[in-house]
This record gives sequence, C-alpha cells and structure tokens, in this order.
Amino acid sequence: MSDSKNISIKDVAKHANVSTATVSHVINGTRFVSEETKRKVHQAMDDLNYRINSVARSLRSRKSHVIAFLAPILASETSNYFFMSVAAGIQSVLKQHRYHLVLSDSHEEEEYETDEIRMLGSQMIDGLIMAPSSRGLDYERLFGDYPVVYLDRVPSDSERDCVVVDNKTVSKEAVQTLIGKGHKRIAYISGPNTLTTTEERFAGYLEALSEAGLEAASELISMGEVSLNSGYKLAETLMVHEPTAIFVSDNVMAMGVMFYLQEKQIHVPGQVAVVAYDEFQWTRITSPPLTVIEQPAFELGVKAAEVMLDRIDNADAPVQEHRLNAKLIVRQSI
Amino acid sequence: MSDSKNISIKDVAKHANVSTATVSHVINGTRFVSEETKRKVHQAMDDLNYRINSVARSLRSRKSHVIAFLAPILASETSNYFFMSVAAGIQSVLKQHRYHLVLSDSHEEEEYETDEIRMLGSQMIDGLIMAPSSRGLDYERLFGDYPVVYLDRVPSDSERDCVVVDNKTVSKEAVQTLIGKGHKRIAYISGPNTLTTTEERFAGYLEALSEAGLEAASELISMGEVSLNSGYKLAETLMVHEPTAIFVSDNVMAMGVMFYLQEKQIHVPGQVAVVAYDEFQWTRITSPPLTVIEQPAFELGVKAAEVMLDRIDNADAPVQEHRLNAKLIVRQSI
DNA sequence: TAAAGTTATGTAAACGTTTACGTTTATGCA
DNA sequence: TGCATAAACGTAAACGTTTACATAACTTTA
Repeated sequence: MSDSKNISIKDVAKHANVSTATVSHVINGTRFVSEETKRKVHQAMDDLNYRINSVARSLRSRKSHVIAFLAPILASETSNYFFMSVAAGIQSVLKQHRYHLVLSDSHEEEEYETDEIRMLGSQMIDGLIMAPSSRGLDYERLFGDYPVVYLDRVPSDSERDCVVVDNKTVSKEAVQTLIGKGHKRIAYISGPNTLTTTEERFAGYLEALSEAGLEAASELISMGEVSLNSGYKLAETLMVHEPTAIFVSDNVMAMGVMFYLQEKQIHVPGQVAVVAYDEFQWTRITSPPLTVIEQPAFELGVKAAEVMLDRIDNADAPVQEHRLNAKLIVRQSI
Repeated sequence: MSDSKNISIKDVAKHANVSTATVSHVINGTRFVSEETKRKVHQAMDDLNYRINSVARSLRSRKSHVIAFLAPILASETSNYFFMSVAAGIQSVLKQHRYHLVLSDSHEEEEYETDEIRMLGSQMIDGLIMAPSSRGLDYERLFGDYPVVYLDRVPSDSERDCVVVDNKTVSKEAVQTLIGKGHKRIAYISGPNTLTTTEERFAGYLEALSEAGLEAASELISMGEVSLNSGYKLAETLMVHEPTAIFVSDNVMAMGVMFYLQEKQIHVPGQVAVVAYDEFQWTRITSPPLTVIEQPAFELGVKAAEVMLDRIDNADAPVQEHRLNAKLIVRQSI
C-alpha cells in the first residue's frame, strides 16, 4: 500500500533516463523539453506514483505558497462570522493562484496574537494577512521577512498595505436614517473603543448627531466586551434611559441586544428601533428582520488576497490603502 | 530593516564558536549542552536575530507540523457554522502541540474536494482531518502518505480512524419528545440523503415513528439542497400537508424554515412545532427560541485532533472510532 | 569546411536543517 | 600508570528540489 521509501525526482529521472533537471523542468514547464522526453517523464511519474515534495521545493525556491490569515476567527464563544466570510474571500483567490491558506486565531488577545505570529516563523509563510487586535503593539518587531497586509483594522503607525471598510460613512448614514425617522434619543452599543473600526463607527455616529443638532448623551453610549451576554447586559442598562433607537456596532452584541428585547417583550421597532452591524442570515429571521449594515466581508478578503499577491510579485510597489464601501440594508426593525 | 541575507544556523554557529550540531541541539533540547555553551548560542541567536527556517527543518526531519482540515467550512453562501466550531476545537489542541492548521474548503463538492487533496500534496502536511462530501469516492487513491482522520462523516469502506456524532440516538430522542407532546404528523426536512450523518438522522426519525406505531408519511418527508432558500421552499411545500411539527436536520435549512414560518405568521409552536439541528447563538433569539440538537462540535474537533496526534505518534495502533453524544435542548419552539 | 549558432539536455551546487557517527578531553578505577 | 568510561561537542551526509552553468549534437553561415 504505502511505499516504504519515498520516491523522489531522482528516481523518476533514473526511470526515464533523463536528468533531474529535465524532470523538474517538465514538472514546472520552466524550459523547453521535447514532446518525446516529456512523455517519458510523465510515464515514469505515473509508473512510480511520484508526488512532488513541496517542502523541498519551498526550501530551494524560497517560496512556500502559503499565506497566513490571523484574526479573531475561530474562538468558539464570541464567534464572529465576519472573519469567516473574509477567510472565504481570501481562499477563493488564493486557490486560483495555487496558494494555501493557514488560519490562525488571535482570540482578539495580544498574547495569543504575538504567540501565533512567532509560531508562523519566518520562512514557512510567504505572507501574512491580519486583523490586528491592538493598535498600539509594535507588530513590526514580530514579523518575519514576508509582506504583511492589514485587514479591517490598522495599527496606528502602519506603513503597510491595508484593506479596510469605510465605517464612518456608513455608520453616519445609518444614524442619519434613524434621525430621519424622527429619532432623537439614539443609543450606541459597541465593543471597546480600541480598534480603528470601532472608533470610525463611533465617529460616524457622533457626526450624524452633531450635524443634526442633536447632543450625544453619555448615558446612551455604552461600550463593553464583545459577546452575546455583554450585548444583553448593555441593552438592559441602556433601556433604563429610554432610547427610541439603538445602534449596535457589532453583530455578536446585536444578538445579545435582540435576545434581551425579545425576552422582555420590548417591541421592535414600536418601542425601540434597532440597526446593527453585519448582515448574516440570522438577521433575516429575527422578528422583525433587522436593519443592518452589510460589510463587504468576502470582498474584503478577496481584495486583501489580491493585494498580497501583488505585493509578493513586487516588493517595491508603493503601499496601497483600499477602503471598501459598506451598505445599509433597511428592514423592519426601524 | 530587513537583512538582505537570511541568517542561518551556520551563522549562529560561527558567531558562537560552536558547531551547527550544537546550535541545533540547543534549539531543540535534543542532547545535553553545557550551560555556558547554551548561553553563548542564545546570545548569538539574539545578536543575529536568528529565526529558524521551519521549511528546512521539515525537509530534513520529515515532519511539517501542519495538519489540514478539509470540510465545507468557508463557502460563503451555505455557511455552515458547525464546521467552524469544529475547526476551533481542532486548533485548540493543535496549538498546544505547536502544530499548525491549514484550512481547505471542499464546498461540499467532490471536484473541489479532490482538487484540494491534490493540492495538499504529500509532504506538506503531517495529517489530514476531513469531513468527506461523498460516501462513494475512492479517497484512498488521493491521499498521500499521511494519516487521515474522518470527522463527522465516514466513507463507506473506511479503515481509518474517525470521530463522529451519535446522530441516530439523538434524532430519535427528539422525535420521541415531539411524539410525547402528542404530535402525530411530524415532518422531516433535510439535505440530500447522501451523507452518513443525514442517513443516521433519518433512521432515528423513522425508528421513533415506527416504535410509536406511527406511519412515516412520504408527503411529510422532504429532502433538498442545503441552503436557506431551500429550507424556505421545503417548508412552504410541506405546510400544505399540515404537519403539526417539523424536524429540520440541518441548521442552515432551519433558518430557511424559520424565515418562512415567520414571514407567513405561522405561530410556533401553536400551529407547528419546530426542532432543528445545531445550537448556535441565533437559535436563542428567534421567536420563540428554538428547540435544538446540540452537537458537540468543538469537542468533535478536539477529539479528532487528539486522535490525529496519537496516530502520528503510533502509526500501527488499532483504528479508533469515536462516537460522541449530542444533546437535545428543549426550548419554547415545541 | 570551419566557425558560429541553436536546440535539447545534463551536472552539480545550493537551500538550512537534523542526526548518525566520530572525536576530544576529563575522570574513575585497578 | 594505563585503560575504560563518560561528558561535551564536532563533522559531514543526508532531506528533495531548483537553477546557474556547461555540454553535446545538429544547423546554419560564409
């Protein structure tokens, strides 16, 4: 069943009466080989059931064809499906270029994150796409000699390619829509304001209010841990101050908010309107269906992967920043 | 910023006045080295900012410390969060053993799947954990010389380790619970009956019915594509035949079912009771909260990873089959 | 017909580790 | 003292590719 000895390019060469160079060139199509010889080589490869050793190839060619994606993606509790969609986008383009994707979970914690970066080492990946969990950390110190593309979030002093979402514009639009419907007491729920994304969303919220001549009431603004429970709790404490609308800047927290409102039989949008971040299938089956901000998650991944491949091909090209637009999907919750 | 030349173990050795062997042994702790020498080596590594080349290591040691997980996990449309939880479980144990996880998506299609297996090659991974999309395919032909652990599903003639869920027992229990509540017309919705899982679930359904002396009405049994839309459609056509309860054997389809019931204002459980597969956060915030079957997804991943690591250590150990129990969580939807 | 290309392939040195052996020096024991 | 053993480390051959350089056999050219 399994050949005890691994058969290599040498065995193939011998079996086909050619040199290893020729075999290699046949495999990679990297120089002209006569049809006749090609045939012999392919025959030999079939006969011996040859499989290329990509590790040896990587060592010699200094390319692993592996891209790592580091984000808070797998943690089971706070499962943020957003990054899974991103991963799907990344994979879709990597696959076309015969690259592999290795997933690392940062748990949204600096320690896990640095640990993962260290584990990735230097030569095992050709590039790193990451959603940094912190803005302040000196990531550069940790990176190996591979290109890095920041996704969704960007550390403060980054000189790297990045692809992000235009959070401010869409958040502003969402809040303006609420204002347009007559809401004046619009609450804001989000995770800790430590990420660029969160900050931008908040900025959009504030700007919409101020442009409408409304004041941002501090008792209507609450930030906490990103989790269903936390969303539940924050909704609970917020409702005491009688908002007529809630803007939730995170989809996991949004579940918590909806959980609370439903449990307490608070009518949406009658008693309180809700608009939340992220369009996922579940947002369509709450009652009522949620008004959401749809981030181009898949496209974010696609773009990041493309930028990464560009960067690999051309290390000296100017740094790119891509800002993708998000979309407000209005449903019955407002 | 970036050293033009990659510094290797040789450079470290020279700088520390020792041999490459000693450096290697210091790094890996694989033979005794005096404290003094260790210090020198560490010093040199720091001075030169040495980073190990894991590719070279893999080539020589014939171990990549990479495990691949192949499942329908990333496809954006039919996002089945189940496998993401599994992946989280896998990762949690791999991480402890300093293994990496590469994710491959099978799209639940044979072609994608075989393509991915081919791409993984032979030497780049130390093992493959997979949820096969088909029962009939001759996977053995595709595999390289690494151990394989089947997860969640098993091809018909497998002689490999596997870790699966006891679907039949829990499905039976769920249907029995419905019967206990007086239901006699219990509909069944699922994906195509081509997977071992689906088959077991169906078997449980049938057995519960027959043991209760109920007949399985064919108009109440419908199988279709696994998607939200499909769930919606199937619910629609099923409702014509006036079931008093619906058993949905897939969480994505369950969303579709709930979507339909809610849109048509069909009261749950008043007009129809619902029990569905998979406990995810969203099942708690539908109205009413869903009664679900909670599969030990994370634990499935954990177990699979453990089995894999065991297998890597001991290729000749007897094949293991692990069958984990699922749990019925009763909520207001029945 | 000799020189100069061309065409198709071969040779062998990397890539950066790990590891089976060897070697040196110090120590114990009779 | 002489020899065996132990303690600490060194030498160099793999691992399986890729690829710069070389070469042999033909063609063309003048």
